[in-house]
Amino acid sequence: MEVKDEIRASGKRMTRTRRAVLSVLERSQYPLSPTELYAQLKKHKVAIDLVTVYRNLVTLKELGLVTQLELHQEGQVRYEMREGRQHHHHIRCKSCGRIVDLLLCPLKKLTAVIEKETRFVVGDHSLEFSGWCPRCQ
Amino acid sequence: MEVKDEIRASGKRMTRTRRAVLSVLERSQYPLSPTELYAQLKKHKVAIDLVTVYRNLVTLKELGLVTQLELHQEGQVRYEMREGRQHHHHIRCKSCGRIVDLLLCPLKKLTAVIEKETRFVVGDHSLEFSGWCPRCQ
DNA sequence: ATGGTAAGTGCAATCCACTTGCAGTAATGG
DNA sequence: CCATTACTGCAAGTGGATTGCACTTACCAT
Repeated sequence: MEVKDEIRASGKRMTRTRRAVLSVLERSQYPLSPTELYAQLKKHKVAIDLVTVYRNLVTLKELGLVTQLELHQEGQVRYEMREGRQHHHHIRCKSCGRIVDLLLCPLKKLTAVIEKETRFVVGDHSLEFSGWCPRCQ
Repeated sequence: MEVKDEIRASGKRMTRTRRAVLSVLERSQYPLSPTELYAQLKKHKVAIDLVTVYRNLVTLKELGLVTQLELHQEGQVRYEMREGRQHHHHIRCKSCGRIVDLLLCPLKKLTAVIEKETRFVVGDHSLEFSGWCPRCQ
């Protein structure tokens, strides 16, 4: 199903600003904060309010079209397209802020261990690394 | 070395409020947010300003006496005593907010893999789980 | 194609965690 | 006991994110 249809199917509408937000997220090589996304939109001369960026991100997240993530000690939230991409984590450079995808997630097995140990039912997890990228070492 | 001496050794002072902050942290069974810590202090009739709580936490963190952590999607920071406790992670109940320690950290080996894959030098990591605790299932 | 309706938008105001500036207070070493 | 300077409280400020409300617009039924 196409993105537009997925949005319609939930009673939401495909608006000018929604399209622009999606377009910037699709082009981005790394997860964007609302502010960064807003800056990109401005750069592309899209007339939009920061509030609208926030609200669209909430909606797209609810629809499962984008993923929200919180990097380690950044104090802000980021979003990336979900598309066909599988579950993954990130590492962020403490010096230049560069963010790189990690393709592995070692936590499948661990979840079972935790459920046994704590008797919790495990829902989500957050695993983020920080360090120094090749250029900043 | 005792806590007081560690503080003195770095040119800091052991004040009435600092002692109170440490005392509440020592008694707590789970990591506290600055606001929760402040509430505890008020409950024990300690005269202190929230700002002072924040500043003491920064200092104690710099001295390595407390550890700062960010749980998944909480939008606030928490602190716990470091004492003799070894590196660990947490799981938080999405329903009642209960926080429980996890005793394992599976990431020693993973760090080597990531460093090879990304050429980053890995510094810190953050690994937090959320789910539903036994009472809330 | 068009009009009704409910989703979406922009603007201003607000919230909340956290930080900073500054003048007054108090812990320590000499 | 005094001088130094860390520390504290109060007030104001930041920055990310949310909310209220009136206006706009997508889109479905007709």
